[in-house]
Amino acid sequence: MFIKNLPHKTVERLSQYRRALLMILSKEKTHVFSHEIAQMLHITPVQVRRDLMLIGYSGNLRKGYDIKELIDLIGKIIDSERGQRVAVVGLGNLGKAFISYFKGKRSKLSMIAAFDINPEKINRVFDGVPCYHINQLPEIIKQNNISIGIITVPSEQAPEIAESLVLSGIKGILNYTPKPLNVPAYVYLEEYDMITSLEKVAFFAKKNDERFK
Amino acid sequence: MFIKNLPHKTVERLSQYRRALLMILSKEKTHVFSHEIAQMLHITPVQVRRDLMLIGYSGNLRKGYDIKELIDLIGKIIDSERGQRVAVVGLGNLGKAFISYFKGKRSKLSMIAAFDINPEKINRVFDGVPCYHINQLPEIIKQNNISIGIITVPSEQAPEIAESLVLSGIKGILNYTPKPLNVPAYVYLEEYDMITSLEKVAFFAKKNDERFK
DNA sequence: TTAGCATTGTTAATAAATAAACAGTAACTG
DNA sequence: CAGTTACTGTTTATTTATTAACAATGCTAA
Ligand SMILES: NC(=O)c1ccc[n+]([C@@H]2O[C@H](COP(=O)([O-])OP(=O)(O)OC[C@H]3O[C@@H](n4cnc5c(N)ncnc54)[C@H](O)[C@@H]3O)[C@@H](O)[C@H]2O)c1
Ligand SMILES: NC(=O)c1ccc[n+]([C@@H]2O[C@H](COP(=O)([O-])OP(=O)(O)OC[C@H]3O[C@@H](n4cnc5c(N)ncnc54)[C@H](O)[C@@H]3O)[C@@H](O)[C@H]2O)c1
Repeated sequence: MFIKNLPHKTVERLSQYRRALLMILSKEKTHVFSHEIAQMLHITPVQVRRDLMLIGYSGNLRKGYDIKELIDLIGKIIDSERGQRVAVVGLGNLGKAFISYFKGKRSKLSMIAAFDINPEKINRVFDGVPCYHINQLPEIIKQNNISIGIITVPSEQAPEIAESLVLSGIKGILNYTPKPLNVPAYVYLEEYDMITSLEKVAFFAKKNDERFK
Repeated sequence: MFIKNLPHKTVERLSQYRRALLMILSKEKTHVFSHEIAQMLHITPVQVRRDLMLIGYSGNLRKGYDIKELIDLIGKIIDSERGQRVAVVGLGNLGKAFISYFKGKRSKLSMIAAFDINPEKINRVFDGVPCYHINQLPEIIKQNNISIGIITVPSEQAPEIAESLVLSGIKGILNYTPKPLNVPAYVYLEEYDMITSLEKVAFFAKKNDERFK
């Protein structure tokens, strides 16, 4: 299914809705109201209904939204029909945290490979994911048609890893190192930094504190 | 220093500017242009100048911005003068990744304590941070005037940890578990999920692919 | 059977974020 | 020393995101 120009933020929230819905999915509870979803994500019910409107989903006036149906619909919209394959580069704390957290969670995204340079990690399987030597990256990426790369190597290494991923035909990169990367426009790049999150919390906690005291 | 109603996004970018600036800070290079900062963060130079205008910083017309001065000013604005203390709850993959990444990076935020339930971790020091039994949380938090908590325990445990943090007087929480939390309005809550980031990359990579092919 | 209620879906209004436009200025150039 | 260049700083316009407003629906219960 394809919907023209879904807002950036809506895409993000759809992912969050699905995560929350999967969490409350059970035999007993089959439906959910917009205000229930809203409460879980700390947003307004209107926002939820608006997003669902954008993807053309209609709920039941008295019962709310069918959880299972909605999960499926979100999948049809944000997942790729044929599935996408993912690799993690750098099997340290963060790479491992990602893999074990991700395990078994999404059927349309498959974690195919990890890469590292440490001999103790290479040719072993971590949480179902085989780890290869970094030199094999281009080969494995191409062979398995991997289209997304996650970078969790020491930051000095990040630019060369990114370049190698791009040359191997990757379509999207999720960069966890603080090193700024440059990739061509056809590669989607997303970055995240824990310290920025922490500093945001610190700033607004401080501000709140002044406001509420 | 206090600036009224700094936009949310600007606060986030100020943290990113500082990170980028710290990275390029050196004896040789003392100044930087808005377009250089912009390039590192994949935003426009106008955006950078606008943010700097909001915090009242003026650069040099020909040389650009004084890196050191700007780093200091950002600190004056987003850091708390007296500093803020931070604790990590759950010393697993993610908690460790956070602590070792954070180590030595920010002078105004001090990582004071970790908490866990695993006897092998308790009463040991990880990367300079002592780990205590979870039962000691209220005591340690209060004694050390810790105002920010990072939650990296298994998700089922998250709500009780959050409650305990709030009761101990915490002012801000950074939640890495996928469990929705409820905290009073005076506690600032920030959440992050790697899978949402990955799904965003997957979605836009797919979209890009259609657009560029 | 009809008034009241809780909910959805949609449009309209508002607010926030980004980008464009451009004036000002100091250094350099011929 | 007039013109050109490459920036900054600020205002204005545009785009994007959120919130408010409210009509429509169908169940409940008086
Ligand atoms: N963005 C964030 O929020 C965040 C948080 C924590 C860490 N980090 C950063 O993420 C990166 C990883 O952090 P970590 O705690 O997992 O570190 P880590 O040291 O535990 O893991 C790094 C891994 O990369 C491997 N490696 C080194 N060079 C390599 C190469 N050339 N090719 C492939 N693998 C290589 C190492 O063997 C190791 O297994 C670091 O750059 C760190 O600064 C970012
Ligand atoms: N948001 C994200 O992007 C993301 C990514 C990875 C993992 N996660 C989540 O973060 C959490 C931690 O992930 P991880 O990979 O570090 O897991 P982990 O199992 O490596 O670490 C969890 C730690 O918490 C400790 N613990 C368990 N119960 C506790 C309690 N009651 N009090 C204190 N400590 C307790 C365990 O002993 C362990 O050390 C999990 O909930 C996981 O689902 C989130």
